[in-house]
Amino acid sequence: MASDKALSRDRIVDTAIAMLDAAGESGLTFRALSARLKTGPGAIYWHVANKGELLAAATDTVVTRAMAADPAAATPPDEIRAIALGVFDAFDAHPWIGDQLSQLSAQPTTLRVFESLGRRVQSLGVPPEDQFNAASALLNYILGVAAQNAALARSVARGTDRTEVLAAVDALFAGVETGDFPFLRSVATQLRTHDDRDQFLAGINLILAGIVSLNEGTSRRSPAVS
Amino acid sequence: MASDKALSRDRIVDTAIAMLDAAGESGLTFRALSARLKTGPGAIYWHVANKGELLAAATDTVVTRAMAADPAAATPPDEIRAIALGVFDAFDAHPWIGDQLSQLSAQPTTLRVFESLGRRVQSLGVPPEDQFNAASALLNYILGVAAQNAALARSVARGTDRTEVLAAVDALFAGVETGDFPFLRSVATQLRTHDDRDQFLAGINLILAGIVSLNEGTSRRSPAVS
DNA sequence: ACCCAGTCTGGAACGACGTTCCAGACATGT
DNA sequence: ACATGTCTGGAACGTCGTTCCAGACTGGGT
Repeated sequence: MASDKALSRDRIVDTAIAMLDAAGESGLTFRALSARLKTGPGAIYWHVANKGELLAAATDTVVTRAMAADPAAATPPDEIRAIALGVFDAFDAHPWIGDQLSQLSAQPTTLRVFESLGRRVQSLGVPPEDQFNAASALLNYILGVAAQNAALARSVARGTDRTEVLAAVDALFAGVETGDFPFLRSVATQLRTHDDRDQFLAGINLILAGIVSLNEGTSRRSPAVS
Repeated sequence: MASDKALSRDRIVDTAIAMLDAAGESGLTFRALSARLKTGPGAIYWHVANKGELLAAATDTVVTRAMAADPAAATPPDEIRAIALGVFDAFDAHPWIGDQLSQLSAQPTTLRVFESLGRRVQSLGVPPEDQFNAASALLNYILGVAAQNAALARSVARGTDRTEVLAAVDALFAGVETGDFPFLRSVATQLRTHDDRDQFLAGINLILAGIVSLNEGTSRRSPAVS
């Protein structure tokens, strides 16, 4: 059978990804992983230093695959949108990487996304001294959405007891209606009907518009002021 | 002495905050908390349902205090900047809330920040159908920075063994210089010398510029198209 | 043929955690 | 005096990440 193959780091990471997809971060246990690989915890620890490294390897694998499909769109803004949506869709398929990416900053995985965004920011004609801030804003926004979606997915997936989730949503809307949340009440319909992916893209477009807007503003006055 | 006072939920939450500030999320243990309050775990569980609720209560307390100082600045953009910086500074003082806020979405705490941002977005003259997306973009960006800073603070605070952190930073820069990261290399000096707070504010300004830019664009053509 | 060093396995055990249980202390109303 | 509900805190349970170690397998040197 397939599990007769030798134990290897790749095989461990792959089954870890499968378990994470199936049951979230709390579903990945060295004991459960051992059972599924028909071995003991000690054997796994010979290939992997600890759980953190295992999660990092799983995240890296998934994100690398997601960014491998490089669409190479027409314009730099389109490319940035494509990168952002690629990462977003990876979050959607594997909600657990949202936690990982926002917990291990300055990791190779995050670094690659940052690099990829930064190159397009350069192509956008942003002055060098603003490139770092622009790329960071994009990355931080993407990671923020990632973590938020991960949290949502976790509370929904926990739902063998779905009533718990429904109760939380009811409490949320009750709080919105009883407390003084005029803004939230005014956008309640959008809160209920909005599409996460569209909203994510709208945020990206907002930041992109801000980048070109500030860029035009400075270049109109002077190419490199202050 | 002070600890002779009766055990109450407030006293539990306050000492929990103190322990979280001192040693991060992993420093808060029901056993350590019991020892510090000179009681047993069972006594704490009579006042608090579980650790999640305790963390939520601690986060809510800290964020509420941070937003209580409402500067009521002159213009809506200034107010948004003030709110964002207030939350950012709260993160800086209590890095552990970064994890909390991004893990418990749709919580009253997050909801209050969202409401507060949304009102200023309304004052900005954003058309109703775009208000939700604009406020969400701001919130997601803020939460993204929060989680990122929390991760950084965690890896630094872990540092009884500071060499570990330095080794990680070295490995990071080594990776930047050996791998093909042309963009990262070009902004390396900013990476080393940038101020987190300034960069955070720059991102907020980028989103604000995008909001007004897109707003002008649509209103120039037609007040409410599509 | 033998052996030995290195690679790799997996079961047992450790310590710490969140959480539950429960016997009893304390105050209060009758 | 007694019964009741509030509140305490120590003991214990189950699970987790992790460590330890005795032994199986493999390949190269004699």
